Amino acid sequence: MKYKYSKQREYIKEYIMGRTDHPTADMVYKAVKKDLPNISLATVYRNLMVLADMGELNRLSIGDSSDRFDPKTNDHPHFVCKECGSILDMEEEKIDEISKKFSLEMPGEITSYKLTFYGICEKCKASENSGYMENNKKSA
Amino acid sequence: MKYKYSKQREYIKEYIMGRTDHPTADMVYKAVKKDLPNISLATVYRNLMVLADMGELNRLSIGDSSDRFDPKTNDHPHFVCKECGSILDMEEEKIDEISKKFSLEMPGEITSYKLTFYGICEKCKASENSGYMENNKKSA
DNA sequence: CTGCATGCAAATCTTTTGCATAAGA
DNA sequence: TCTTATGCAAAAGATTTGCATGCAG
Repeated sequence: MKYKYSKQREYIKEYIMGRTDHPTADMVYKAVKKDLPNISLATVYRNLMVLADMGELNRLSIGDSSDRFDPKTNDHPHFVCKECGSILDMEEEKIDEISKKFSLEMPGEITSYKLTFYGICEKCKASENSGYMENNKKSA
Repeated sequence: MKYKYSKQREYIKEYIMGRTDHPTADMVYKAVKKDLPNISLATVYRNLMVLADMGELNRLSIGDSSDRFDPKTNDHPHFVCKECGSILDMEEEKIDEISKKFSLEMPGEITSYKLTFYGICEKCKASENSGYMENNKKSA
């Protein structure tokens, strides 16, 4: 729990903090590499874990291959576009609000949650007809 | 989309259908291997994908290392015990009910969701004092 | 027969680790 | 000086894939 300063972590943190697109470790690596050409992917992973441990960011898996990193450290729902792959933050929902909304029997004491919606974002829906393509994935 | 019958798939399907514990591919493999000693893990993965494609099961990632397979094909919330690792199904919630409960702005058209609660199940909470241990993971 | 399915091994991918060296306190 | 951090390469774990052969239609 006793971490000492490192330039690498500084850059990694700063990069993540400036994003809302939930980058993967590799995306962070590629980005930070521009400023610190010698940084290694292992260092990125290690620091991402340290930062998560320090409560500076959250790690999340949305179902696809790699984990994502989010500077928003509170639990909140996400929206994943099946078309362009973008991951959007949604308005925050405190866990007890969710518990209330879901009048489900909770099979235990809840400490956190993950809520992800899948669909087609406005941008993609709009561009579906115009043949425009915004992000990654194939537009079928 | 044209699948022909296979004994392997038959057994895999039957195994999954009889479970509520969301087994991993490897768990399915080990279980089915008792009846079909020559089956390979690759075949299990392939058939799990086929079955998912046929709508016979759902694949889900709860955050930890391996994906899980669920015979319940409709969207429904899950509860994951951080203590024993067990994954429990929760009462079903139709997507539009969720949308209503969350008076969030949906950044697009929603087609499905994943909702997972993390906490400590009743069993573990009860046994925490008695030193009893139910499932896998370490009890800290 | 003809083509999908299987078993096996090798290949991928993502994430973690071991280790010698560098850097922070 | 003592300890944590880094870079590199190797290891690990999960899932996928190539290929020759087997089985269903």
